[in-house]
Amino acid sequence: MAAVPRAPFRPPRQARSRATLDRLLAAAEALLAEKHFAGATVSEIVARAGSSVGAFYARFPDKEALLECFDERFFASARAQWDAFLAPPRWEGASLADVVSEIVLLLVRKNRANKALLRALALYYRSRPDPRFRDRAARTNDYVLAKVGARLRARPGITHPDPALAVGLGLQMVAAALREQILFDEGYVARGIDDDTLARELARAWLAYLAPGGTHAHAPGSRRDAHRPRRARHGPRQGR
Amino acid sequence: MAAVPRAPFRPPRQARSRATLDRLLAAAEALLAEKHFAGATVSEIVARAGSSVGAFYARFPDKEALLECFDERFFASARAQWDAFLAPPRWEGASLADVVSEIVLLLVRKNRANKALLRALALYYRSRPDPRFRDRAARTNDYVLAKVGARLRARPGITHPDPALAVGLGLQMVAAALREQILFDEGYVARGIDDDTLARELARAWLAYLAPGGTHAHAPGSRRDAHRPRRARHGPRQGR
DNA sequence: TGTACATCAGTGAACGCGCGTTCACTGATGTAC
DNA sequence: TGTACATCAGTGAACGCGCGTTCACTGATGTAC
Repeated sequence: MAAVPRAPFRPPRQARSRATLDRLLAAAEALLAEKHFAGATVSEIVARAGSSVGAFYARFPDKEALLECFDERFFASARAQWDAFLAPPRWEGASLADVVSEIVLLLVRKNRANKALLRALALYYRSRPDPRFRDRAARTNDYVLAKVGARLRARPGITHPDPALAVGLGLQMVAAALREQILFDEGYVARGIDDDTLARELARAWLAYLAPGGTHAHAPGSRRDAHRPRRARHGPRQGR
Repeated sequence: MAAVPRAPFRPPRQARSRATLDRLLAAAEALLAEKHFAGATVSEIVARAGSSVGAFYARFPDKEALLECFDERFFASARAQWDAFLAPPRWEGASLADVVSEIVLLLVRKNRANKALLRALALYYRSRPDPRFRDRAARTNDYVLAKVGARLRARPGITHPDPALAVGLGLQMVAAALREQILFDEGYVARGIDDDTLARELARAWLAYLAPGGTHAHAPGSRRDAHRPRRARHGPRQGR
């Protein structure tokens, strides 16, 4: 109650205001799918939530705190999901190719599932000149790299002379490409490509970068079905 | 004088107003390096240019036309530069690895040299919900892919089962990664990497994706110095 | 060369709009005794 | 169970600020004869 560095919002104390907060967040996220953060006005958010501007400012100190709230929630959930995903029992006997494939697949799914929010966050943070925001934008990436990098480098088979660089830059290439593809609907021939093909090809490229010779004869296809799609809602709402 | 679809700005007719226009554009570009398009106000632009708002609106119909003017100029210059770069005599005896390397190097240099402008354009176009702007953002990319793709596929050595996909998606990975790296100063381990290493590694990854086995024993190192750096101003002004 | 006029170029105060934010007020929920 | 009071929650008109844009005006440059 006292050590909180900067309360992103005053937490609700009654069920009623909690419901209002949920409606506000849902309305804001829906609006962010249609326009960027600056374009989604407070009046429009509260109107869509069936609330009022006063209720909004009773919860948040200002408009920016809304994005911060989203960011906190998303980062916490993403971290938990990656921790669960990377738990050791899942990876016994998995080859380098398996690990790469599944990481890329999860990246694609997370970007697809949280497209609107991630796009809004990326645009907002990147439009701020303050480097504090730049770090904020890369926070999830950094976390994933720290966790994923260790697991990847633990596998044998990386023939690139600088494994850490190949892991990090490979992740950057993969993540950057699928962000442009999924979040911003840009992309070269990839415009209109489906998510599974995208994931497969990005994994193939990353793997080839890590091990140009091709050392993926490890546990041949044994784990092709290891990832029960736990929250598989990667829709094909592509294109146009 | 009559068939112009939508004049981005009224062209100057005296030397004096041409100089004013130049100062306006220079001031705007300098400001775009510090803040995004919406943050660079007309008042601030004209103040920095030593001009006035009236002079601005005598030249441009509205503020957006300023960005359009930049876009037109940049796209035309980029197209010319790529056409010159891809002229056939340059490429006699060049291996697949040579072509990939030089393309990536040019991409890195162009992004570095036009960092402020490209970032502002990317942010602006990506923040518009209208797909017209999305296409606008990908315009240069599409052009490069059309030109570069043909030249790459003309080389022997691509062992990927779908060469067009490998060329296109590879270009997307490379371009997306270096955009995040250079334009937005993001990136994983790559934060702090120098441009030459970045170019070399991105080229290595793309090449490995095109030809996983490694068929770059073609013209062994013969063209390592083929690219006289014609406008080599890729500075090491890297991360903060 | 000179004069009259048209057009180009530039100025900056003023306008209007839209936005985030405030605030005086009403109603709902919890709590103490 | 009832009553008094404090706090939570919500309302929406009004405010103020900053921005893009306009406009009445002055000065500079070109042109016709």
